[in-house]
Amino acid sequence: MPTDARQIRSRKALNAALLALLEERSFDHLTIREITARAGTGYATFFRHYPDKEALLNDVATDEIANLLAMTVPVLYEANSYESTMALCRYVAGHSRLWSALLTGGAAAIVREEFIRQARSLVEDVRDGPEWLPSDLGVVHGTGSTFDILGWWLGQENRLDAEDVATILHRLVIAPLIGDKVEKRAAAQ
Amino acid sequence: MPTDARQIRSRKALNAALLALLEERSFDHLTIREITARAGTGYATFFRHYPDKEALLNDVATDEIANLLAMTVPVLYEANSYESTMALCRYVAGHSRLWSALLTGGAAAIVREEFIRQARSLVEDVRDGPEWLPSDLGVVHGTGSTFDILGWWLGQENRLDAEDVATILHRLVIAPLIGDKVEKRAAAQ
Amino acid sequence: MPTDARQIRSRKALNAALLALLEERSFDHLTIREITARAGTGYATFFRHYPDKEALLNDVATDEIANLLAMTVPVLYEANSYESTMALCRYVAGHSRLWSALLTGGAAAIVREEFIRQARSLVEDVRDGPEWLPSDLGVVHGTGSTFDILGWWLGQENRLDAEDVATILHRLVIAPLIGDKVEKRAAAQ
Amino acid sequence: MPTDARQIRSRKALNAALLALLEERSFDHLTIREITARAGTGYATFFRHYPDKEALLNDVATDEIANLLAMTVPVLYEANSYESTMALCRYVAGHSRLWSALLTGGAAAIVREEFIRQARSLVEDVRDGPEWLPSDLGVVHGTGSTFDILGWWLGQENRLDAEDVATILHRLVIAPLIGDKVEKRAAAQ
DNA sequence: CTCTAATCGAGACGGTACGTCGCGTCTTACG
DNA sequence: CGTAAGACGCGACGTACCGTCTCGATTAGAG
Repeated sequence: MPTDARQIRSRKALNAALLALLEERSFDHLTIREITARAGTGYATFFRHYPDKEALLNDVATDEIANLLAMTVPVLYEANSYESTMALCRYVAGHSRLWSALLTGGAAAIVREEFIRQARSLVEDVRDGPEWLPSDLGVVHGTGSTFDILGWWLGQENRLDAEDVATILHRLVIAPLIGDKVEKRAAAQ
Repeated sequence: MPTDARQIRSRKALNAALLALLEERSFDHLTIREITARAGTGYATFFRHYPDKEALLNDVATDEIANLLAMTVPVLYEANSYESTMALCRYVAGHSRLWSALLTGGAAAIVREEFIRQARSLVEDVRDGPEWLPSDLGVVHGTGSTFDILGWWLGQENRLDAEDVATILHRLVIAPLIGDKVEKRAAAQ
Repeated sequence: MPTDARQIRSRKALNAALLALLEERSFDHLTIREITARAGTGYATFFRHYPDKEALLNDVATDEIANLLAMTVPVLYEANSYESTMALCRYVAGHSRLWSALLTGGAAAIVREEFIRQARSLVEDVRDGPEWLPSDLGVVHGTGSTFDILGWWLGQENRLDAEDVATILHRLVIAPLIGDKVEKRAAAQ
Repeated sequence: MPTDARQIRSRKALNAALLALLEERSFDHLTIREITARAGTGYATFFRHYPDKEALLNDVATDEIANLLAMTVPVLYEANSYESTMALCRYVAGHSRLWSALLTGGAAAIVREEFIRQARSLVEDVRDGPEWLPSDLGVVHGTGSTFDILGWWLGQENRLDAEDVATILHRLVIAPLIGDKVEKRAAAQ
């Protein structure tokens, strides 16, 4: 972690510039020159902080992905899965600015892969679900679908409420994976 | 459609070369020079057939995607959705060489997007599912998840039988979308 | 020499096309495709007649250059050099269409070099002028300057009469080379 | 004018490489890749300095041409034209390395045209020679012939002395243009 | 006048050079 | 004396032409 104030300023500027540009164009088609121009830093300065474009994306996304995963994975084990799903959706809604960029921006596909990759290494060998469902596939499907549904949600003009999305997510993804029926009672409250 | 024997030969060579290289490396990191070298054609010849790399990928994938979608979408409407799911899995197993490249190769993300894009424009305004589920999200989730599960399947060392995959696919994706319970009876036969 | 009517037609068309295009653009910047398009022949047909662009230019120019040289070289030996100069100018005036293309068109530099090359090999070791003037330089200067003056003449909007040009040519080039004073008497007639 | 040491180094390397290659091959048949390879610079660097091959040639030649012209044109007006001609020849002999490349190398034709072009725009409307000689033709012939004779001189194995060439140049070109007889007296000294 | 072989148009192909763009490194001039 | 500015080597891009080649379609001239 850098302590020099200038370094911190540069990193923040680069991160913000990347997120801003991802709302306009696909990640692959961004150039480092564009990012540095937007960030207001020198071109070479970029390389003093990151070896390449992907590294910057990682720096922006990896922590956030870990945070989100920390809320997603337990959903599959929690006693009350619907409540957990709700918490997940509320968290995303609370950070919608950043997650809009990551879930619907030009880097969605890359972030999605990283999301699943982290999930896989997190759950490794831990879970034992129903016998008809290979555990690895459960993780891939669960995290992938969750990512997609959240991405769809944030990509809409008129966004649904977090509650509605939680319901959908639970019915389409969570419940089929764990056979939970709790949602209806929770929703009935 | 070209009729000249030379054009047909070149196109086939380029298509095959792309599929071969996709088994080794990510689509973005392929160069056109590599593709033409592998195909045994001249570099400039590539551009006589396709404006860019993406166009070649489309030429390879679009028709196959349409075929697969023609089997996927009806699954959601068929009386016996489990049988339809089985048919889908058997079709993929029957063309596993090509679909391995498209589903698990370096272009999976792009093919996935095209798969969903085609599905969306196919189903446009047609379907009316349960009221709690926006129809567009149903399509995105259904096709996306199907794509992922098939991709996971073909990416495994020891592949499951088509029947097992159909069961999983039906339980995780199809049934939750349409509330069908038919699978169990069918599987019981 | 081809006898087939089709071959003759093609060659003529190509020759004419080259001359026409040379009035518009430099020889180097002409493409064979342009020439064949202008000639109304197929692209490959060009190569059935000439191995490359230069060969076509040679076919157009070489004979004409030889003709002109046959009138130029003797000028330096003739008893009455001014009369010979006049004859030369009249000949050029009589074929001004072709010579305009060759002397002022986009191939002038190449034709000039060929003109001097032919002259050099024609006069080889023959001439013995004044001792202060190396014979080879005499040829180079004589033919080169003649070419330039004729080129300047045909490139003018309002062309001088052949007589005036002959006078200039004789005073500037011929007389200094051979010390002839005959012109004045001839002009006085 | 660039001040950055790297830019200056690159430009010098490119200029030298061009002159070196011109001693071996014709300008048209040089490729930019060859020039940069010889210069030891990257291919793209060429275009950071010059838009094309011609621009590099100009950069090499234009100043030198201007210098030489500054000595050539006055020859026609100076009181003692023979002395001026001598000075011209001595100047060329003093820079024979460079002028050999420009006058006899593969770019001679192009340099020649530029030489005449500059002379024409320099003398524009100034000179009034004898009435039988159009002033523009006088310039074209004078500069063109001077160029040729100097080129012939530097192209010889055993070069004549500058004095001899000055004599030839004066007798063949200068004197006929201006009617000067001074040379003989000067040479007689 | 007919048949057969040469010539033609069309244009795809393998090459090679072009001029452009972006990367990641490394030097330089300036503050 | 440190840092931004940016020149550089590299390598892929997409374009343009070259000269070769394979097609049928046509057409000239020998029989």
